[in-house]
Amino acid sequence: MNEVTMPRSGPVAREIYAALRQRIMAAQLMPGTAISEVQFSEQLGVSRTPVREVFRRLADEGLLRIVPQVGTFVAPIQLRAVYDSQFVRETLECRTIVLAAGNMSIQAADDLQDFLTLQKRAIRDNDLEKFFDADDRMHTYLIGLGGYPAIWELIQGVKAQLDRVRYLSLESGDWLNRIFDQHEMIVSRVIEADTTGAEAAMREHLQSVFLTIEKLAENRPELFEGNMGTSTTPISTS
Amino acid sequence: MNEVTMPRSGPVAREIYAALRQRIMAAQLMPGTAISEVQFSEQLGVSRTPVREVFRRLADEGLLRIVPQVGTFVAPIQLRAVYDSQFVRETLECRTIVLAAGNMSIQAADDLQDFLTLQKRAIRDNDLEKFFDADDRMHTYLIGLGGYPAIWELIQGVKAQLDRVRYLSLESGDWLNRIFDQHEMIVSRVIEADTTGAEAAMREHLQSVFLTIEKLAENRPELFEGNMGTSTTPISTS
DNA sequence: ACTTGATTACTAGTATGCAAGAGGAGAAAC
DNA sequence: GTTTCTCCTCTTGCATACTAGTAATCAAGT
Repeated sequence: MNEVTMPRSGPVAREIYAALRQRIMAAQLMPGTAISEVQFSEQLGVSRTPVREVFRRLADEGLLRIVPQVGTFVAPIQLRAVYDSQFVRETLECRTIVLAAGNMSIQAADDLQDFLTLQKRAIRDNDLEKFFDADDRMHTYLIGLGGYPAIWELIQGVKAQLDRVRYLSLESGDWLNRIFDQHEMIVSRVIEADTTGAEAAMREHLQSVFLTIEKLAENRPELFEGNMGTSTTPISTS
Repeated sequence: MNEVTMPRSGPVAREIYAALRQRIMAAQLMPGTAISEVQFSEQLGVSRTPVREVFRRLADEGLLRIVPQVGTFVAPIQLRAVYDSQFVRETLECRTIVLAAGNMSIQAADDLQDFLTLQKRAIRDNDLEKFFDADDRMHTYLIGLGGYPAIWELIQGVKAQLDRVRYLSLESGDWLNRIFDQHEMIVSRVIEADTTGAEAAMREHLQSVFLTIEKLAENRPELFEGNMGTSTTPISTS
């Protein structure tokens, strides 16, 4: 899932990148965990070079923090960066959803319904991965409808921060149902070509992550880095 | 001038990155130019490693195109990517300007006036670099006023495509004056806390690059890559 | 017991060597 | 003259060796 734009390098770096990124986002590697180039190289049976390349890229995305001569660490969750990411995503997706609502077709309406069906099944099977995947696919599709499909790549980069929060908060079935209802609302309004309604629904949907963030910040404060002040770390920019 | 967020790597890579990026954006290295890691290494007196790292990063930004076992080339201007970049920038800056207009203070108003003064001087001196610099600084400041200063880093990455067009089109004094007028309009409306007016002014301002693009596409078609279809290259993502 | 200092074991940054593949130049065959 | 095949050069991808700097540990001195 979360098939982000792959680096153009060799297939070795590609795999490492996808795998490590997933492990970080799914919080198998907790924020603050120290990793190292040699450790990872040996573990994967490759040399430092491709690993190093992947580290650099993930550091650019804000998922790793490289401290020269000291080590590389899974970035702590910075509230500031998370809120920045949410802002970017909301701004871009609310704009594209307006365009999408003005670009509807029978085919598109059917496709959107299919995405909803997939999500409902994922919830029924209690398959978080599958739900996230279907979620992503639907957002991708909606952005494509807006006429700027490449925007998704940028959002993917920014979204990593948000996804990590979602994974860590272990969203429950109830929560997934709420998200699904929001998706249903968005889709219905987009299909009706209700631009302002669709935008409002998308905004509410994307802002619902705030609750998740607050809950997580309360229950697992050790995962966060305090300063909400001037953000010294980039917000991602895949 | 366009001090983009620096990579966290060693100072060697930092310098190379800044220098090469500037040379590409200022079109000293024309789109399509073939460069190579060894050529650049020897020219700069360093090894391939840091050069290679910089190449990767610039490829991620969409300014270079790396073809394995063949070579690395300054990316041609892709209309699709340019329009995508413009869309992202317009969407984000139009949203932040609304927030900025709601966050005004006496100090901020004075600062904005200072930026305008700087720009007027740059035009008087016919100093394109200085004007671009003051332009950037003002946009940065406005985004900061909106409360999400880190957004600028993302825009910086996206903006590279647009800046390259601006450099290549050799904007004249007349053109600079038009941009200045737009800036004046934006500032006055922001100071008046006229949110919708400021947003409209910003939108018009950021859309004026379309004229520049069309002119360049007409006069220098060899710099472009035809396909407006599915964009196979990322839109930048600093 | 505590502080201070040197040593040691790590880290990432850089340099370099090797492998694999793409592409052009030139010679040979027709 | 044209085509085709071979070889040679150049490219990036990957592996490895070396440098420099950090930090923790442990011993010595107080």
